[in-house]
Amino acid sequence: MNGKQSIGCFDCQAHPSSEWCVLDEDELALLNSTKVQKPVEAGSTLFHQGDNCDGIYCLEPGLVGIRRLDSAGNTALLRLCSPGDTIGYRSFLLKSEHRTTAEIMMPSIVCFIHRQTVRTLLERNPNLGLRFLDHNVKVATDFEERHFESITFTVKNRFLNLLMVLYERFGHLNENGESVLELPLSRQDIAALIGASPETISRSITRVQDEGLVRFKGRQVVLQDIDELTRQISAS
Amino acid sequence: MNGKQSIGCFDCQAHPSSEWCVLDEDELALLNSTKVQKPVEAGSTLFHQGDNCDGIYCLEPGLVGIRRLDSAGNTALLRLCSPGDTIGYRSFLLKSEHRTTAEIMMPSIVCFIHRQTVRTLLERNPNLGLRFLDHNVKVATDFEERHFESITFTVKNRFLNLLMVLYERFGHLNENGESVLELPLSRQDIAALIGASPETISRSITRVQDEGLVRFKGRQVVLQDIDELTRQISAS
DNA sequence: GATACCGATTGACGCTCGTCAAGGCAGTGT
DNA sequence: ACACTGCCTTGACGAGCGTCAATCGGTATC
Repeated sequence: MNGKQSIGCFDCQAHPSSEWCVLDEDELALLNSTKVQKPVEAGSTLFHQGDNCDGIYCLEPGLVGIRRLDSAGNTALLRLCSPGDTIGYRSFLLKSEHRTTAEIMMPSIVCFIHRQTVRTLLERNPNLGLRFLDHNVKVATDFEERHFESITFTVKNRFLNLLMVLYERFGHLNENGESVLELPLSRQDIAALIGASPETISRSITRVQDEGLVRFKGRQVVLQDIDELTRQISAS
Repeated sequence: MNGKQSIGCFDCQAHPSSEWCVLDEDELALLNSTKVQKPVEAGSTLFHQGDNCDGIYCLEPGLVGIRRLDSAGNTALLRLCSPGDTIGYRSFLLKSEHRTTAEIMMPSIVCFIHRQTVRTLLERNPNLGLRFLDHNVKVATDFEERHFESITFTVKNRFLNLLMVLYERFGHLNENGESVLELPLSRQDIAALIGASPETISRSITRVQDEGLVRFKGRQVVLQDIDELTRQISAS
């Protein structure tokens, strides 16, 4: 409340679109007084796979990636979390340890909410649970979709699809009216996100560039023909 | 209530493990009086992808497969539903049309619960929402896991993994103390479930048989070395 | 400005897996 | 007994993709 960068829950930009928007004033005050807010740097982690789950996190501005490893050394980037997203509540509700690692991918501000507070709020306000349900239904549906795609799509199409999804989340029009996108991910992370090797991503990039669909320059992407892009994605 | 095979919600075998177990007597009576119970044959469907969602289904004994198609003719079997599972509530909560097709895979008994009843019960009993949340969290976690596997595992390992999962759900010991499993799926459906072609499944079968891990005879499966099986799965 | 370093790209090669086509096998109908 | 039909299996081939290794930037360090 007194730190110069601190933002209260009442003023939180992400609040209206987050699960917490159903809280009344008292409940929001409880949340606000018990949460721990901290800025976090890119590269640090909120929790590691296997850690105990002591509470949940709420992302204000920033970007967080959810990773999963296995004993054989395989790694995958399962999804990206945007401002307003609540992170780690699945492990909380399952009363299990974290099954994934949450990694900060851009400088972010994150609030930690202790499990006791979450429990209290869930008991006091049934709508909070329904909001979590709503959110989780969307996440599950998204996973279902991604699973289907990874089964039926080629790497190139999964890549094109990812570009479209990222464009909807991070893209904009530049001064020339072109659809541009600053990728928030390295090539390696793109590869880990769609289940491919970085080399294959590179080759996909040169191919779609040769076809004149998209222009790449580092992490700058210009989508030159969105209609043709969506057509190619849905064609198989 | 008067059909000779009809089972009331009070006597439903699946009830204790279903979401509805949190209902009190009045609520259960409402559920019981408004539900529509019907036996369904293998091969029929509960709903098709694109149908309006007028309510949700509860599976008593039986097996239901959730399928997804796309415009290019690709098809995948996303998951299997067991007795006690509530089916179609995601589309219900999203207020969207069904995004998948629910196909009966074994003779089953299914109860249909109209959306108005579900809405009433969700409003009356907050715990019902939390039960749905719990269930959906498990489903989402399962999808996350499957997604990870389809990215990092080979077809053979995904197949072995599926055998283990099916064994836990449908397997038993025979008179010789062997771990046996009656597959509830055709080869084609196995292929559609793990994202492979039927031919590749066939080849995987002959390979694991040559390695002496598993014996196949039609849909009869004998797991001969479960330890080695789990070792191979986690090795990569 | 020289060096080291990390991410991205490109090439070569091989394996996995999908596709197409040809049987085999059990169940069903005539 | 016959063909017919679905489902499964097997073979041959090729495309897609992963792996290994070399190279090419761009950026930080001294």
